[in-house]
Amino acid sequence: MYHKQTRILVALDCIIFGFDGLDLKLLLVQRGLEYEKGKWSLMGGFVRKNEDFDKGSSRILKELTGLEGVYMEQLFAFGDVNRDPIERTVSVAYFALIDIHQYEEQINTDYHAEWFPIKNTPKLIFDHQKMVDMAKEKLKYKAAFHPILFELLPEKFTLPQLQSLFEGIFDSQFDKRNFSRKLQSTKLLIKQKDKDKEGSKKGAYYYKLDKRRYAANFHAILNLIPNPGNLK
Amino acid sequence: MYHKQTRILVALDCIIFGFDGLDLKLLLVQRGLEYEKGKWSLMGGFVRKNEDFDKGSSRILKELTGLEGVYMEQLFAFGDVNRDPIERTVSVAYFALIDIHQYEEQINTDYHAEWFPIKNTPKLIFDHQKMVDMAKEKLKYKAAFHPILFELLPEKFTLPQLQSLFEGIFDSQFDKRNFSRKLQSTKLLIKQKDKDKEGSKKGAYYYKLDKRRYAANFHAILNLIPNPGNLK
DNA sequence: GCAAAAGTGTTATCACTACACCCATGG
DNA sequence: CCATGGGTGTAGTGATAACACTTTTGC
Repeated sequence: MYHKQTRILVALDCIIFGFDGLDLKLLLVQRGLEYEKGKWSLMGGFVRKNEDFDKGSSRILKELTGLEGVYMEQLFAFGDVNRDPIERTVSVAYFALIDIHQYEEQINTDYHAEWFPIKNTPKLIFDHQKMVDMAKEKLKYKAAFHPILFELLPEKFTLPQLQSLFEGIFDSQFDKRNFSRKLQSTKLLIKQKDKDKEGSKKGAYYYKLDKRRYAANFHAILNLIPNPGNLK
Repeated sequence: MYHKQTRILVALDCIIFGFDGLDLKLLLVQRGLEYEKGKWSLMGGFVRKNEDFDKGSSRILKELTGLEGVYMEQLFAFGDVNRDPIERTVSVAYFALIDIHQYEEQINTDYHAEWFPIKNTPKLIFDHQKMVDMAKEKLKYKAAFHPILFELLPEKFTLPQLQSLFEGIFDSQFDKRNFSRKLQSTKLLIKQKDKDKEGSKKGAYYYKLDKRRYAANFHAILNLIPNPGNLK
């Protein structure tokens, strides 16, 4: 034992991004604990005695969404003294990427949770807005160079869907010809024979991820958006 | 107060990188605490009761090096249950970038600290090697797109020094003509009239950072190395 | 005068961007 | 038949990478 040192509460908070084929959204819950009860917040919980961070964040995500095997990544550790007014609590934030339609099948209704369009979220407790902002930045940065956004898509998706996802994240419009060429050149996409007819009369071809190549290239540096130099 | 929750020790560990004009180095200390006493480790300490993470990591860095105002950035929070065999301790790791010659003037000799070439470091306690590896990766990644390596250099430096720094970080050789052109094209460098005659007979011109532009471009995405797509 | 390191230009290739028209279909 | 969104090709431009010789000077 280390004596005379301060032991501190350690929370895990999850920024859960979802995509429904049209818009990027954020999954929020209404806080159940006493203070600020009923206010919107990120899904979170305390690190347990014998729980690694990764285990803990997956547990918390599963409690809310029922989902396992979802992409999660550590965002940042927030340690300001007064970030939680009840008692000093440091928080390790994770972000998760989810295909909203898959989530709908597995949702846990014990919590009052709701998807909010990323551009129109309610006021959040504590420093949660700061966490969300940082997560958006990181996602944007990462998506410019790595094929991470596929984690938000269902198994079959169309190029227009993919493009509207990118456009939502980067808050700008891309030329569809260049976009298509750029994405195809990654060799990560496998064109399907069938089309999605929901979005248009002509119908858009479905694509699937080439999972082998995807795994191999996940950390590779690709150029997925035009003019990356204008990013921030 | 949140009841029935586990409170945990929170440590801050600093990965301190230094550059001496020739090689990239790592500053390590011999552990003073009981267990594993005398073994090499990162400089660290516990988060204090009323101390933010940033304050704490700066405090720890200053205790060892005497330096303030040094570039520091949070790396990652390590939370595995058994990472510290004495008592569960989570650690938030930071990395710092230092010009070694400046450090020499201010060193605190209370600790037994030593610079090790990054490619030849001793065995470290706990998960500190993992932290160092991750920090090297992150530095490499970041240095490919942002002008962060200037934080390792003295006020006046030469192009050959800068190049050997890059080559050390990326563990490869660059063409000096292309390197020079690429770095000059960032407009961050101001050529001085005097030369450094230490490294060669002919002497190499000194450069200084254009601090205004540097601050403005620190988060911009630049292309500072050839073939960034081959990274990782 | 020679060894050792610094400095400098050109060319070919590739990647990127901008741009406009035809296609398929449901109504 | 027409409105809607999906799909495709080209040409000009700019960035990148490959490459070799001259300069300076301490010894």
